[in-house]
Amino acid sequence: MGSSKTIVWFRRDLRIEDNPALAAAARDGCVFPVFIWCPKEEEQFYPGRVSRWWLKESLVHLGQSLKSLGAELVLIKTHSTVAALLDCIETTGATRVVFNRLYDPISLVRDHNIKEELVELGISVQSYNGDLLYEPWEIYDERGHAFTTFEAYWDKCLHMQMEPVSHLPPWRLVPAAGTVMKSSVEELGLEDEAEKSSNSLLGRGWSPGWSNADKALTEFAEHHLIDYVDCRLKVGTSTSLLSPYLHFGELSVRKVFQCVQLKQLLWAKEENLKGKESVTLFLKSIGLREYSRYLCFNFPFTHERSLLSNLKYFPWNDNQVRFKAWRQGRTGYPLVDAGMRELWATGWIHNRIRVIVSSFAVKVLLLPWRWGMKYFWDTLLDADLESDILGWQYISGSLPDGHELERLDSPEIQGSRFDPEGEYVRQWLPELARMPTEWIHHPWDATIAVLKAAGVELGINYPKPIIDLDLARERLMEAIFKMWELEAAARTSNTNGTNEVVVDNTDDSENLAIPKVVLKEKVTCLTNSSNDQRVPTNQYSQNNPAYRKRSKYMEDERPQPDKLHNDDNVVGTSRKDEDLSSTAESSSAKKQATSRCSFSVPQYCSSSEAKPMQGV
DNA sequence: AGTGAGTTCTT
DNA sequence: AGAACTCAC
Repeated sequence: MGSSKTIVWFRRDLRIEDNPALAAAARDGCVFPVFIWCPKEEEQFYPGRVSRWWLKESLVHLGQSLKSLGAELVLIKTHSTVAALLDCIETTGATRVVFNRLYDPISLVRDHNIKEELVELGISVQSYNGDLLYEPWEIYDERGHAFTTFEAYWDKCLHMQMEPVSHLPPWRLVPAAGTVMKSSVEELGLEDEAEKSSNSLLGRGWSPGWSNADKALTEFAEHHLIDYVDCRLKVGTSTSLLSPYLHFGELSVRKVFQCVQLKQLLWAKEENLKGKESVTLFLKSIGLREYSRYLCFNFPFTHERSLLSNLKYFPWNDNQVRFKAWRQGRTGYPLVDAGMRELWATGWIHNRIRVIVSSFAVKVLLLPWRWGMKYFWDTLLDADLESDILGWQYISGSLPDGHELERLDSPEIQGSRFDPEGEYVRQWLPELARMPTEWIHHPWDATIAVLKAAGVELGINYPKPIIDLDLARERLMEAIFKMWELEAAARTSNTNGTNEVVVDNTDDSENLAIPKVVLKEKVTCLTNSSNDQRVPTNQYSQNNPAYRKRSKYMEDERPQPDKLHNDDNVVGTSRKDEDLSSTAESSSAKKQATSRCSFSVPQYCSSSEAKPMQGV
């Protein structure tokens, strides 16, 4: 063992086992483990109440583990992470900083800048992969481009060689001495007094912390993994429940993968068909988590713009009354309302419900998907920026392999499929508890007598549908036509040299935008390889033959640019690569014509909002 | 063999 | 919601 001193900068890797940064530091000498809480640098993605509760619990847990290994976890609250790191370096005389990499759009930029500043001061900085099976830059197609469909991506991953992981935790840590302005876990302010009472219930159902994560994994693999295929059929059932642990890195995804693979081998030998299917499906959801990081890394604008540029001109309905009704579970569609109330009360909902309620927000209410995504971020116990970005892009028609933009699922039909007995609805909407199963997912069709017998008065104790579904369908198509019109107009005006057609003054994406320069450097910073940024062909582009096949609303109905502007030969301009092929200079003009979507999410105060329902 | 109804799948 | 599939005639 050497005598070097290393700062181990913990972030979302709150575990001892299979923690490459911690292991590297411990191998070489003395360690100084630190967790730095800097709300300012979280920007608009400051974690919500339940997520912060989890973090707090997990930090206490990690602190105890590190202590038993001989080193103290130093907690620091600061306005500048880099300043805090420099304090640590100064007081300990450390020459090195190590951490495990993160891939969300905020951290990518922040970590890059911090690394650069430290290196400039002569400090050795090393980052490791503690979050993924494969680094995003290891997986490209045969042309060297980033995948934009999941199946091809995951297929490639599954055929890659994975290096074996050592699960041996460091058995002893040699602490580096030093005094900094440290805080107690309370002083970090992860939980204020008003939040404590709401949070106290969380501890009954969840046990954060890396060793609890291990137990949860074992329990899942031994007893529930085999039934994983069934959990997608009904919304009342639970899934692996590992997502919050994975978010904060209390569980190593490599360990999960290996543990599940072991079962896979066993069941393959036994020719256990259900087991094999379950494993495939579970690994696929692990793959989606990987893919979410992959997309964020390769297309780091996806938290503010859709991957396909089709939604750029979509006329969102920035209606705050509707947004509030959705949040509070008062849309009049029982399955949606039940889901939103479970989310509100517990911070966790089944993936299927996530798809249903988010589709409803986007396709029926025409709310900007970023509003919904922000609300999920604020309320989910397992809130995870990358996964939520992927999920919302998937349902809003922004991915080549996601739901189509014009697809609008009926909550009534979804309800009869995934909650056939109505148990889930009854659990979360007590006002409908006595409703007969036949009408539970569409009480508006029930006769007055049936409603009366069930004690339901539509519009009084349970809302009427916020909008009729057929009308919603019409509105959605109108919006799509409008989008095409604006897109066509923008295209003709652009080739004309004017950019005045669609200017959205409500667009504050300026604040979120990641400078192109940083993007380029970010890659070299992490990998020393160059990265070809590409955006896939617009699914809704007139030039995409696949779209012609898929859409029934084509040909004559879609506005033709050359018809709108007949003295110009503008047809055939491909929109491919538009978003990133432009240089920083020319993109400023394009930015003006960004989106019809209001990017600022309206303020809502969760504590002042009437809580529809208490407790679990 | 061809058709239509029912089932299952979808990141 | 819609495509792809199965199965019974």
